[in-house]
Amino acid sequence: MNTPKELEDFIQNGYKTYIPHVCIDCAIFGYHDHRLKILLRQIEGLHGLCLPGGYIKRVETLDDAAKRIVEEITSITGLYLQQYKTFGDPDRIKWNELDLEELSKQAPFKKIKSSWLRDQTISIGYYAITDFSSAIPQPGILSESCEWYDIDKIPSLLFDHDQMVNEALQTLRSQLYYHPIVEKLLPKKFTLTEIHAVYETILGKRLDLRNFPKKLVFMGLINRLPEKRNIGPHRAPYLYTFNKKKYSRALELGVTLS
Amino acid sequence: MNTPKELEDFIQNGYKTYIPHVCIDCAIFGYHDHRLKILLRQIEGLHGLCLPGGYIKRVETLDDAAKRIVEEITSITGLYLQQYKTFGDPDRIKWNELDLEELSKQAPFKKIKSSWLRDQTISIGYYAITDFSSAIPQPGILSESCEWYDIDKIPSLLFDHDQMVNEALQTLRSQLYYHPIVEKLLPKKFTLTEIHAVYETILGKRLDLRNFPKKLVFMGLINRLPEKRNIGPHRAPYLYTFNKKKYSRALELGVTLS
DNA sequence: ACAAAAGTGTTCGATCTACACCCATGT
DNA sequence: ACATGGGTGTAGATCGAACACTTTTGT
Repeated sequence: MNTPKELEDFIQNGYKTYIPHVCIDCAIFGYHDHRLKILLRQIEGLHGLCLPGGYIKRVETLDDAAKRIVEEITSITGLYLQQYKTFGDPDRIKWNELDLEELSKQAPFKKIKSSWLRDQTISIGYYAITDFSSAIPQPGILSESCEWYDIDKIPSLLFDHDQMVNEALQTLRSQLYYHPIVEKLLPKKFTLTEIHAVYETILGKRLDLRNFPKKLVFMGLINRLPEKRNIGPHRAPYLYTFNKKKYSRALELGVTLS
Repeated sequence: MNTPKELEDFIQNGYKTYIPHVCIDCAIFGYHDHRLKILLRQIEGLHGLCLPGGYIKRVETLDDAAKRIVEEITSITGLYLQQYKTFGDPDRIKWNELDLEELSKQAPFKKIKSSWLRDQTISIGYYAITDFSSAIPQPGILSESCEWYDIDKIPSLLFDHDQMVNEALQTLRSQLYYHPIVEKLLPKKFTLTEIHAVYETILGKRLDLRNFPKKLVFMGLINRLPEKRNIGPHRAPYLYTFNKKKYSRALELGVTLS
């Protein structure tokens, strides 16, 4: 897809493979060692950053499409992707006509002004989170660059992607205890200190060190193993694993009156 | 939109006004006097029922589109409509080719087989609830009929609309205490008995008569008035009103650890 | 006085929050 | 022995669930 020829074909004939007017944009958060980041890309010829996204093939489900799009961009497989909201305000995408003028001077983009890509597009928002130290982004379709940015240093984004990031983060936070979201962020066996840091970092606030493991173990989300890990000159911490089967409480939200 | 000429024009040129490939389908629940219903329509020429829906104008927001679509079909204004999920599996719409054959024999539908309407469509799900005794449905675009059906007597629906109804109902139930959803179902001043019935009916289970008002009043969602209502030969009940401003707790879901 | 519907209070257990000290290990 | 990071328990407040009788009113 990255040769000029393929690009040109995508611009002219992509609508045969992909559904026009609808795309998926993914807020991919990255965690590692107390840091929360997000994956942003720069599109060729546009000045500014936005979320990675792409079109849906006519033969795939939305979830599969989101997965494929993320894979194409980050080469990360097996993410737990969640649809969170669809965005469609008519003014959500404002093309910078100067950029467009510039862009259409380059060979593969010559016909972009009349392309199916130019028509109004509704975007389905997905989010996911992964370990950014093991996920090395590779620029994909139309991307000039694709990199991790600190969550508290995000520049103002193109289109309505600021709003998308906010709503995605809000959803991520609210689902942290009900979906197996953090599973990909830690090794199979991890310590309380490690998972504690994950939760604090994602939620952006401090969590009581003593109540935290109580809650997680009580909910049955993690299990303590008999083993300990050997780490240098200090007390050896216990190891824990996720208890995937216990995450099915997700749907019992909200309604709690007897 | 209901004259044959307008219909024909919609089939052939609708894509100029509306965004193709994306539609909105609305699960409109109706409550009245202990009964929960849902609005279903029959599309001309198709055998089976489905949710009312429509296309999005190129100049309107998704929320506005949902509102307009509902208004066109039910002539009810001012509904509290909520987006809950987007559906887009490639096989979600299976046209019955026999139906289509039949349909295209009628004058306004002659060109339907090659119309923009035939292409794959992704559907954004919205839900709302209203008082079905005051909402008299009027068949709109392409609708043959549009009527209220008891929630526990819904026939199997066309496309993936069974799934849509389930997920909409689930969302409605989970948001009942956080969004001003029930406001349209009761008069401005209502009694505890009335609102109690609303909650029991929508949730589909019994709620303790004594804990129920405690919770609502404690959350500040309703306020008791000094007046009572005079109803025949029994004790006069107090009247209550909604406290709209207190419904902003919606976003604090899920995350409760200190 | 009675029939019909409205209204109210308490107790128990579970959960949430806040808080400070001892433990294990390697040097 | 000490420095470093790991681990734990308890008490008070709050919340949710269960439960039955008294009040009001018109006839």
